[in-house]
Amino acid sequence: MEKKQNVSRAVIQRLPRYYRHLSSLRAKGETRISSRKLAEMLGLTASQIRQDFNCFGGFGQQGYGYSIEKLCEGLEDILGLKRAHTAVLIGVGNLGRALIKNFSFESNGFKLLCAFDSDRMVIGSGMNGVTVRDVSELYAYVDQHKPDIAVLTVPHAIAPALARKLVEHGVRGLWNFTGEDLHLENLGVPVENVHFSDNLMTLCYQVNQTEEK
Amino acid sequence: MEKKQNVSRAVIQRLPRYYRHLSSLRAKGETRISSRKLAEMLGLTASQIRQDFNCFGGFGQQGYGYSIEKLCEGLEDILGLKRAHTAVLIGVGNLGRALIKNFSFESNGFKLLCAFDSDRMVIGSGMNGVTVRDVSELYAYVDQHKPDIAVLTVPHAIAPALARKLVEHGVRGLWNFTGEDLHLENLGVPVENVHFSDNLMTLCYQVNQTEEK
DNA sequence: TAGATTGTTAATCGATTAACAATC
DNA sequence: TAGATTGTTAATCGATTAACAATC
Repeated sequence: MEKKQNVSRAVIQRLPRYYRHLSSLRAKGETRISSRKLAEMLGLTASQIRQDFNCFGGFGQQGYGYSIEKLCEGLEDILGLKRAHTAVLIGVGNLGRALIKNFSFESNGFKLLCAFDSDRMVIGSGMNGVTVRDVSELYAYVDQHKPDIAVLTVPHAIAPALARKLVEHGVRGLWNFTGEDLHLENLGVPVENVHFSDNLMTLCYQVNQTEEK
Repeated sequence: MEKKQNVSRAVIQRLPRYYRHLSSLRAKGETRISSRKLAEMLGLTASQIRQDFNCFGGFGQQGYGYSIEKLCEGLEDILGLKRAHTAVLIGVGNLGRALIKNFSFESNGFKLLCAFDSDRMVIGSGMNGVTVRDVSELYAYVDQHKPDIAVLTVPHAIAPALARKLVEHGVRGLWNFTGEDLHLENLGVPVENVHFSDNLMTLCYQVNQTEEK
């Protein structure tokens, strides 16, 4: 199925959005769609969509369009959503809790094995089938269960050291909510840094721009 | 101070990161930095940094570099971080609470006026100086206090209708955590959509890629 | 002055869009 | 077959990088 070797980050970042919209069409019972229609839905050009899909081989059929089912399965395969990767979460504050309770790791390719915290009040508790363990057991647990990724929802000050140690213990990806800029790409470990701050500042800029018009 | 009219989104999205790093240098008492040094810190090219800064006029001095103080103030001005914009937050679940308790709106250009929810258990409570009001008072409050932006931490199903109504009532920007894709740019209202899902899927893809090597 | 480093123009690179032949 | 729509190549556009004169 995979065709091109080096798919650009620009393309990759559009894939989840395609998948989201196509899944919802699938759920509605739709079976086919043209690049033109999809482009309208997403505010992109049909050309771009065809280029993007063709990075991964032919999903479409000339004169007909794309099979939504095929496309969804293709995207699931490309993104690796059905490979049952595993995750642990570190830091059960409000944000950690929000993710555990409200976020579906399952539908994004991961099983959340358990969470870790240092606060006696939350250790031992469980929510949504996820147990909170003592952070002192973290590395032993990682050694034994080899989770693919770690979700960091700890205070930003401890993030760099924690990240480094997790990678030493074999973690292969980080989803970083700490606000700290983590870069371990040189170690071959992808990191997605979620920067609420950056995001809000960008909004702030845009709001100011509308003001000046 | 502002020079170019149309600064590209690519540039804008780098500004918060510059600001973050420069602020921390400022806090450490550093006074000057060259584009080369900053580029090393951030993993960018010196050329790009000079191009970016020059979108907004000359912050630097030939043969010397950039004054960190000047640069920070310049970025604060460009991003509009010191204009005391106002915000309301709607949906005091775990995520809403996480933002209220742990996120510094102040240092990102906004004052969080208050929050809204429909749950009797949280209405009337306060945290971090932010009171939770009954969502039935929302539009009256917005009419009266004219917050610049609204933070949406409600279930995704109610997001589109809520967004539309908020805009009708004069809200000028949305920070959207609902997972729903909101696009009100045609109404001149900027939206920052935070898609946890997209982010995690992108990570999933990258982790898979490392696997295949 | 000599060395350093910016501001800015030109060159390169990559991503998006347009066009159209292939084909269902 | 005729109409539609893909897959793919070529053209355009925009963003990044390189180069270097200006100047502190």
